[in-house]
Amino acid sequence: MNDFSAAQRSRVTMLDVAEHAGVSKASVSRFIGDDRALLSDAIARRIEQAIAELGYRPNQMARGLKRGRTRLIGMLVADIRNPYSIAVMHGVETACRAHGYSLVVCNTDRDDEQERQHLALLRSYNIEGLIVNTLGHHRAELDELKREMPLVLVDRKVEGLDSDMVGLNNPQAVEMALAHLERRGYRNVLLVTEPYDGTSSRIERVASFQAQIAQRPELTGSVLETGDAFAQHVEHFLNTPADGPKALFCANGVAALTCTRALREIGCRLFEDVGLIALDDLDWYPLVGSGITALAQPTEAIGARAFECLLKRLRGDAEAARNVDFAPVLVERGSTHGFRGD
Amino acid sequence: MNDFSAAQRSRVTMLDVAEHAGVSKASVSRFIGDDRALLSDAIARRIEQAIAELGYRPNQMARGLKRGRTRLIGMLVADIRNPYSIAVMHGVETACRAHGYSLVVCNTDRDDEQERQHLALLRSYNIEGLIVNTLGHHRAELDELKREMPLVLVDRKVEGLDSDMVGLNNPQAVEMALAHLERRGYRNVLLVTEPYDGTSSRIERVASFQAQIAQRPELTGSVLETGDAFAQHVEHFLNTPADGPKALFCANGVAALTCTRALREIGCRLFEDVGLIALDDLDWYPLVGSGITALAQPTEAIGARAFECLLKRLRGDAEAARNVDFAPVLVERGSTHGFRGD
DNA sequence: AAATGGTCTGAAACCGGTTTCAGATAACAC
DNA sequence: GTGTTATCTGAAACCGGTTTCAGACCATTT
Repeated sequence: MNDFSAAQRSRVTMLDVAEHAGVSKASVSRFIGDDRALLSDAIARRIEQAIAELGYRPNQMARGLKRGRTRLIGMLVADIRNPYSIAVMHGVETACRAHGYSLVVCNTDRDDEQERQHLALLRSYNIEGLIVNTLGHHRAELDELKREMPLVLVDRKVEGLDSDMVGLNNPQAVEMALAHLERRGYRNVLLVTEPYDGTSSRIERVASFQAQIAQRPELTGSVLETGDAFAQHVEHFLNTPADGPKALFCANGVAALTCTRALREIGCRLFEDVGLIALDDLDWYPLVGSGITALAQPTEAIGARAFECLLKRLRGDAEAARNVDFAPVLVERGSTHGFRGD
Repeated sequence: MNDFSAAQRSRVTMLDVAEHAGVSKASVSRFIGDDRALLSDAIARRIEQAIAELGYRPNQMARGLKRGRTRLIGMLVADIRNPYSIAVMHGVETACRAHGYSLVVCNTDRDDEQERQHLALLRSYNIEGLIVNTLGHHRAELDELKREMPLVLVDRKVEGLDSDMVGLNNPQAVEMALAHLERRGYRNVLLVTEPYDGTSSRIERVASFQAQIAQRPELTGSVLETGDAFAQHVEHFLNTPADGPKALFCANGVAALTCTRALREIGCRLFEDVGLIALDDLDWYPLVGSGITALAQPTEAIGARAFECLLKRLRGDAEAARNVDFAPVLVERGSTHGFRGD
């Protein structure tokens, strides 16, 4: 009852099936694999029956060994508690399953050492492809993996790593946010971002923001990172006299959470004193005050697309690295209705 | 550049290391495994150096084949987008890593057929143990797996499956909620739950609720499932004349989300017209109105404990199945301050 | 000197599959 | 009837490790 290793050994093996059906292992293997066309109907039927009677399930580990095909895809995620990552992961997983692949997810908790260990781990399990949503330090390991298997980046580029990349069209997202804010009558925008930390998407968003603010004479803008004394900084922004209504633009869901907390903390009347628009669209946005206006990312599609890129490469597509940018979707809510222009 | 299967073959293998070091495969295997004591210092040093020079990493798949030890734990999750599941999963993963195991997570999206497929899948990858957080239909597959490996249930029992079970102390949670509501002056409590759907934790919470309401002369209570016309039902509850202040008790995070949405929809002044306490403590609870009072589950601990149970079994503990119940933690916020008793 | 024991080591079998290769059989043409 | 080809099948090698087993070597003991 207790000796599980013995139990594992007692599993039905291919040899059992072969003997039960009175055929060779090779034939059973052909039946299992895609070579069923090679078998006569009579033998195929006998094998099919033997498999059913014994409840045989092929051992994927053993298959992967010789064949090199484990049907396993790896995904490296920086922070599994980030709703964005979860949503993308769900998209990837769905796509994987649809094509007969399974997903092994490794969470690095934003820790470089864990990233290194997990990369080694994934390699040791013979995954066929890798989806990366981390900072990608440990270039050596990444390069090695890239030589062995296709690799797709999600949301964040890795400096100097020439790979397919799937993510949001950040300039477009910023453009949509600013256009919306301007249309709603806001004039003074504070972009709130998590510390860059080398994260390409954050850097891109801030860069786009600054470039586009410069192009919009109506608007003035500044940037604030979350962190120490964040609420005080926000308060300072709100108290500084300005030539028009103010709005906050949160560069992702985590920033939106931090920001909303800070506004509560400093007793700001949400969305009457200040507008708010946030990237990502989380469950609770509609519930805060009169609802937070969002630029939703098509996370499911991003995940699915990341897997598709991988699949193409696995099937031998050797084109140059592609960038796939998705457009966000504006979801208007109360938080940007304070100074309606219409 | 394109032929990844060839690239995979080019990986350094144990034989390469053996030849490079001028020893046998067996010795290298002993070095890799825990049998290093068997080797002389001289040979060990040579192997160590060869491994370093070639950048050798053992192939876990191959190891698992003969040894039966894949160092893989499987986890079956009903809904990966449920924050509770994520939090538990994070706890499990952390514990896994601390003990040299890796976690393969399968998400069933609440679909029975996917549950069946994923069970088969996990088995085919020779996982050593399984953590289950689904409804556990497909008893046949589950029983089969249980024969082959230890199995731990999380949050939900599976009818008739004799396994370790880790979760919340539901009667205690209900007791804490009702005591808190009563203390705060509420008299009329509506328990909001997702449809039972055979989920043991939901059934337990409702049963405890009804039993305890019967024992508390001060309180009256009723139960409402989320679903069609939910908002109308809530409205009806609010409009029904009663002998004291009313409160909602959401039996989990999803119910809390649905509930808060419904309250907005029917234009209820949150927490002035009605009190609210919710099981689980999600990021956004503090942000809605004056904050939602929560009974936080120690999700990280639940996950860690689930893995520890598994580990004990793997190491040969053959005691009877255990139930481990964790106590929730009350986090008071504005949503139950409406009718303060003190 | 022979016998005993303990410590290391490598050859070979094994895990559960896949794949190569050669042989058996059937089908067809001449 | 023979030759040729096409179709099906199984023995055996292989994937990359682990483990068994027998033997080599050295140090003691009698």
